[in-house]
Amino acid sequence: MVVSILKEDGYENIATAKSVKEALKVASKINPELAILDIMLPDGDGFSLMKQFKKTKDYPILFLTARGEDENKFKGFGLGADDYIVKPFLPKELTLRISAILRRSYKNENPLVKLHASEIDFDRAEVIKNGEYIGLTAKEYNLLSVLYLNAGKIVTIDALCEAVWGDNPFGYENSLMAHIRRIREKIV
Amino acid sequence: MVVSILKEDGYENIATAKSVKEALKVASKINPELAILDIMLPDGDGFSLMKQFKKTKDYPILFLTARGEDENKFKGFGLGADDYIVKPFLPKELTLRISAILRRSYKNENPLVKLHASEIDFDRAEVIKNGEYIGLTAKEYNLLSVLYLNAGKIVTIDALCEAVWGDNPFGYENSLMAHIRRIREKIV
DNA sequence: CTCTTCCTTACATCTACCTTACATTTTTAG
DNA sequence: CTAAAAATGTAAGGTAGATGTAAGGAAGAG
Repeated sequence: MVVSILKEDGYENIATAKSVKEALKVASKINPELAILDIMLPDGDGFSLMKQFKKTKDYPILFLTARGEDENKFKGFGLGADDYIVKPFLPKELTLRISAILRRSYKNENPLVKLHASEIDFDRAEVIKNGEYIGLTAKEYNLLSVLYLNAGKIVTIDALCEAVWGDNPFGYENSLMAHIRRIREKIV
Repeated sequence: MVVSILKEDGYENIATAKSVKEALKVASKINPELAILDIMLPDGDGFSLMKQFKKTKDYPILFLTARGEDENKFKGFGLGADDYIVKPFLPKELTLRISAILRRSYKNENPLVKLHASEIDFDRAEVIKNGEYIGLTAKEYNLLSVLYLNAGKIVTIDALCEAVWGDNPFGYENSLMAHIRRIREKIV
């Protein structure tokens, strides 16, 4: 049931297991990014399974629990679970929680913006060209950010001046061009 | 009974004892990381046993107690126990408490942060350079922590002042630079 | 052709970052 | 409690690199 919900939501690498033993075997093979565990299992319980999991790699874990079963335990102990969901639940609820967990757990990626000749790392204010790291200055960074946020749209000179110099953004048109020149030097 | 719960939860080095005398003998041999003690023992009580234990090494201790027995004692006195659990209890409850205690007591992963010329030990607020241990002052430690947590990202002066001086973080820009200077002196 | 817009170049200026030296406050030791 | 030591804060410059300016060129429209 859970599997079909996940498939419909677009997840593709799904593995299942019917027991603690099987789960450990499967997990060691596929290096999962997220585990969904039932608390009640034929040969053990989800908690101890979680602990075994966390020994090898710290991926997020979502628990399924029947109403009343151990709900209060969850609230009391932090215990390392990332979330739990009480059966019965709506498909949407499951997928929402999963995407929330994944977002929380793997948000530490820093999406490099790929250009023709280079990439931009906004977090570090660097452009990477031919493996070389070139720092951006403050104004350059501001400018590029504004341009990136408006990618594909028309951005007037006035709007750029406004964005970079804020109050009293007049008379900087030449400056702006100078900065754009320098940015271009770095990114192409 | 307790042993089987623990085994199922993945704990492997378990030793048991049926009396104070035996417990002391066993403990001296295996150098335990955690002790689970009954309060009532044939040749003494758990409290004095705990005291003996703590003489040699300070490992955490979990007490088993029958309902009503000494519950109030526990609440009144801190007395060094890390937790207690009232019989009868669910297997899950025991394992949850144990993992909580262990997490609390042995969260000592202390990864030295390696820099070019030195390493930083945040737990001890020390930097290690050429085998020499150089202490960090409070402010230096705060600053370095914030910088480390944001490693690779841009951290503005304002953000740093905010982090170090909290409320009213204004006018410390010079101070900040002085601290940074001193940190650099220590770590490069 | 002239005008306009976009762009480049070369250079002038300025400011953010950094250092130094010292003042003040807090902590420690006697 | 007092004195010494350590930590923290302040102020006054120096400087490289960031930013701003101005003069002008190329290309397209009219």
